[in-house]
Amino acid sequence: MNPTKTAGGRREQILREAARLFAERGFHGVGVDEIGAAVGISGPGLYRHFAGKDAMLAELLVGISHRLLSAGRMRVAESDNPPAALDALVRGHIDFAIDDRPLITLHDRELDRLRDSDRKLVRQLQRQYVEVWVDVVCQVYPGAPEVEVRAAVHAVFGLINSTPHLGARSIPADRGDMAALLRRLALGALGTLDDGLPWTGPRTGG
Amino acid sequence: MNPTKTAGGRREQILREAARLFAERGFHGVGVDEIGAAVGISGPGLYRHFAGKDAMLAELLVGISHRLLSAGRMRVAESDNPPAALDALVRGHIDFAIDDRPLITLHDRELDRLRDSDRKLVRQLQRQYVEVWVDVVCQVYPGAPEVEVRAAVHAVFGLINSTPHLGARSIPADRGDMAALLRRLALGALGTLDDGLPWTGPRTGG
DNA sequence: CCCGGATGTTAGCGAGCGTTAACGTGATGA
DNA sequence: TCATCACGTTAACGCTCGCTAACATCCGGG
Repeated sequence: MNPTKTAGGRREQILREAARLFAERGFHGVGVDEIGAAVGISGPGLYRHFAGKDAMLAELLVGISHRLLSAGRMRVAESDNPPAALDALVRGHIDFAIDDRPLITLHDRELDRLRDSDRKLVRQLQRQYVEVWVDVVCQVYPGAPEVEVRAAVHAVFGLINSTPHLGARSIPADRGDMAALLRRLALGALGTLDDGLPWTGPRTGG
Repeated sequence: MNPTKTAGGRREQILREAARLFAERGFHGVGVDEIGAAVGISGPGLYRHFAGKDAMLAELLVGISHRLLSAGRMRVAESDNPPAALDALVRGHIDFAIDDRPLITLHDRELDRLRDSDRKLVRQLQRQYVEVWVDVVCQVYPGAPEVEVRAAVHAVFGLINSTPHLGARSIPADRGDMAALLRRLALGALGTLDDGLPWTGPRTGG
């Protein structure tokens, strides 16, 4: 009655293991036999679920880009004011970086291995996600030039995405501690965009 | 009289192009023929200068790790006090990230493609470089727990190293503007480690 | 003039890779 | 009972890639 449950579960399992392996050793550094072995089947068996190795990477990157963008938009829409929206964006991106480390790694590392059409789509989604951030940051710090805001947003992504590179000795034991630290660091960096005229409330018709 | 000039120049040229190509398409994504073509010779001709493709990557990563560490130590030694040392470290790392983008990219992306001995060496040099930063930051913000400082240092590396990912639309036109912005962001992030007792001068005996 | 080293070249080998072909097997349902 | 379908298997093909072998060229010094 529910054949998609097993099939979908298998697909998701393959994607999860493929993401981990790609992040560890790079797209070209992982063979289909290894991906198959990671889910208990052998190499060519994967072709019952995906058109090829490229298709797995494409589905991973398109999926994460979509989720980042839609989650970001939702968080902004649910916030009452720009500072709250910025804080929500920061928290959301941190959750993503901590909970989906392999995907975050792939997201800014293996983009160039995609077919042209897929790469264009992913880039477009990424650009829209950056735009969500830039809009919010420009509202919170209206005095900052947009080009600076754009570079600062990328820099904060780099800051938050540094999580996957950490060895065990550098990670605070508690997940919440790490998230709180990253939030402080990110907001501290963005705070330097303040030129003395940060957001002080809604413009009441001026 | 100076045969090393031509030979050394050739080696350096090969390393520079290899670094660029590895950073663009990944170590496994670049063939020796492409590297050769980039310097005007063809594939196997490279083996007159390097033992193999692996040797090029190893020399690149060991070299950058050495330079980062020694430059960092020198800057700290030349500074009068911890805050000045921290600022010098930040500025030095930013210069590196802007001027040697491909190497910075390789440095935290292709480490796992090295032979065991080379990888151990690079990791050791990286660890020592982190230690230089951690020592200085702990002096500037004595109230911060070391594990937080360590994670914060990695995060600041991620922030500064975000430069290579930027497209043309996101980069301030002037190199100095970009460096100044990154410095502000980095110091702003680290400033959140302040718990009310930042560095106020040398401890004068107790 | 010729030796020898530095620096290229092209041809080709051997291994590994992604992919396809052909086949097996167990559950499902008319 | 038997056709069908989902899901695997193994064998093998074709291609790419790193690397070696064998050979060419230039060039400085006795």
